[in-house]
Amino acid sequence: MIESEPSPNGAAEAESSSRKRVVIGDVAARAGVSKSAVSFVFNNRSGVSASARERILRAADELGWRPSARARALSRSHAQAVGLVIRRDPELLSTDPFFPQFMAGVEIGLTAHDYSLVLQVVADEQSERAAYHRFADASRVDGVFLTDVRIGDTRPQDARELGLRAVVIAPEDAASDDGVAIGMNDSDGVRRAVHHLHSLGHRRIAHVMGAPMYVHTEARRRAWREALVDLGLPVGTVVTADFTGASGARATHELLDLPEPPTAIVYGNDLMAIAGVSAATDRGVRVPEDLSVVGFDDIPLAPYALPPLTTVRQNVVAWGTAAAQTLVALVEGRQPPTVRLPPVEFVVRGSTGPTRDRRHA
Amino acid sequence: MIESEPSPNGAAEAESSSRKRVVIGDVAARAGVSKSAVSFVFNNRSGVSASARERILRAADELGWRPSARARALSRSHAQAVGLVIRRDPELLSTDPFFPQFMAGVEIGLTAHDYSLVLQVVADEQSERAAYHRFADASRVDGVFLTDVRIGDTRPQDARELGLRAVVIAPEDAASDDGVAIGMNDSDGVRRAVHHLHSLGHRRIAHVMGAPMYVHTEARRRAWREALVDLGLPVGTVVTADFTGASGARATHELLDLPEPPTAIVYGNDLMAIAGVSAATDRGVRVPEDLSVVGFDDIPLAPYALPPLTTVRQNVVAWGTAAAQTLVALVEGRQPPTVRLPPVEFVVRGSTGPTRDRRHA
DNA sequence: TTGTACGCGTTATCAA
DNA sequence: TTGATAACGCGTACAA
Repeated sequence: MIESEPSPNGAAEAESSSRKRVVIGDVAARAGVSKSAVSFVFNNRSGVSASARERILRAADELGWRPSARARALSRSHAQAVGLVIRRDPELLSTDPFFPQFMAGVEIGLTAHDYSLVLQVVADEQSERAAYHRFADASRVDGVFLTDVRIGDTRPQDARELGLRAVVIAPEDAASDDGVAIGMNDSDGVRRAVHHLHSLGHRRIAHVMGAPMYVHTEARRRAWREALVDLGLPVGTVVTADFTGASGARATHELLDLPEPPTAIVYGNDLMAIAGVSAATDRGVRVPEDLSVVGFDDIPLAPYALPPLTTVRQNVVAWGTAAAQTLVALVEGRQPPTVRLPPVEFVVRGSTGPTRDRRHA
Repeated sequence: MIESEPSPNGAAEAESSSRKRVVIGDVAARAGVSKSAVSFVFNNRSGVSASARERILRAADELGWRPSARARALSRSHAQAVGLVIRRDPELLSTDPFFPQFMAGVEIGLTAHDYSLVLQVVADEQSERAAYHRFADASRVDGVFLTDVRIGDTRPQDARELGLRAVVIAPEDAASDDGVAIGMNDSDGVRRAVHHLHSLGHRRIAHVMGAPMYVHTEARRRAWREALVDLGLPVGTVVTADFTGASGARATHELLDLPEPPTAIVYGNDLMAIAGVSAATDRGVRVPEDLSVVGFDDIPLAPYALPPLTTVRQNVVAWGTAAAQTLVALVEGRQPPTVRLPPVEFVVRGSTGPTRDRRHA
């Protein structure tokens, strides 16, 4: 199990015997050219004849050589890697569909350019700052994605000072000019939710918001409020929660305890919405007969909730890809492509229905 | 928003003006010693006097210098990074609590040793192989975690051939000696689920298994079967599904269509279990009155399902940490520490109850 | 197209 | 033992 002979040059090839690492010189020699020629070919630069290029590619292929990311990173002063720091509660991390989807999308954008994604999961703000510093000081990455943007977040400036390129993933209307941003469009989804509830006859529509420090939490709250105002409905009650199931259940109880409880609730995410349904059911309030519920995210479980959850779906994978393309362009000093993100979808399922509120019937 | 002046040397320090990167030589000069002395101090090696060490540390601190991971990686032939390749359907990726928790745990183990985690999310087997090759050929990482181990999986050998150290995360009983393994203990959870159901009077206990290519799927099925045999119960029906909600619902319908339907079902994960509850409810079968349901994973939503889901919980974060410590030790040629993983927990909630099966009452 | 300096720590070799 | 010097790792980039 353990190397018997941890050779000083790294035990990595203890097994594969004499075959030492193939380097650019080997390829050059085999193709009968200089190292530079090989380098040129592998960087798609001109200055190599077609026949030489052909021989070089064949030689590299036969030897199974690919440029070492390590050597390349050093000579180019460029890590060919970008970083993502995730700061989350353990609970939220494992329900939130955002990160897995976002990372899957990022991968698509990065792999095309042969960049790597370096990940760091941290629990608190202090570790988060340390993580960005490690990234920058050790030059492990060339740029970072900034997600879960908080109100008054200084990370865009911090990143700039650390010499890291950054792409901010935040709601469109919250995007400042601190850096290049990929705009999420949360407002649209919430607006559609409110309109949907309005069309079902609801007039007392409450909102359970997530952790208030995030700009997207605020964006969703604002969209909810504006939609109500636009429709001429009274602005309902908003309860602050924190995106966890427990907080969603608690907030729901608070709302149902009101003298005039809402007939519909728009939640900041699906987890709180489903916990809300559970809380309502516990006290004999039926969904959707007595209370309509809308979530946000469309987690894979949403169709299987009881009742199936009406919710807002965003194409987070597409954001990830767009963010990655933008960041790579930024790192390479190119003009970032103009990204066109797919529109938000609103998915109507069984947790919303016509109001039975007699007072307004 | 966009840099006005994309300088050729990478715009990274456009803002920070003249302050160019501090290098080891600067620290050495300031401390009045040679580069090697600085290097020795930062690698905890002897050969530097206490006073010199003191000056060096102060100089480095004042200059804010940390060794460049890039240069270090090149000279040590060592990336100081490990890789994780995730191959998953998009749907499963965003419900599965495994990866987020595992990564959070890995981070704990890696940060302590200043290693980075390089992530790659891929969709199919071909991209997966390519990903491992990229890791190895470009020497981006020193080792990899192998998760979602499949039956007949060749990745342990592949990794060895590529010169990558590997830690396999798989059920204990499936761990071969292909490499160092961190043992999951799925069987125990399933066994406890079956015993729990038995104690409630159930005699016809079915199983909905996940995608059959994974060793953990098979481990759970085997544990289910063995527990039944041990208890002297008839081996119930097993239906093959694939861990998705849709497959869980379909499998449940199949089971309830049987001439002698089960009174309890053990599912391979929570998503299928919750979808199963939904399917049962749709056809008028009440949970837990008519049917008891047990999941696996204890996702954060489990307590808020209707009824709250009885399920199996594993401390995946702990596995991640153990796997990371093991992999780092392996990469550095040390003896991996003996890991002691916390035991499986079985969480009883509302989806299981006494059987009403009159035939056996 | 090619030779060669360079990027930045690490380590083997020498000297004190 | 403490410390300095130089070679090295492996591509890249610039001068020739």
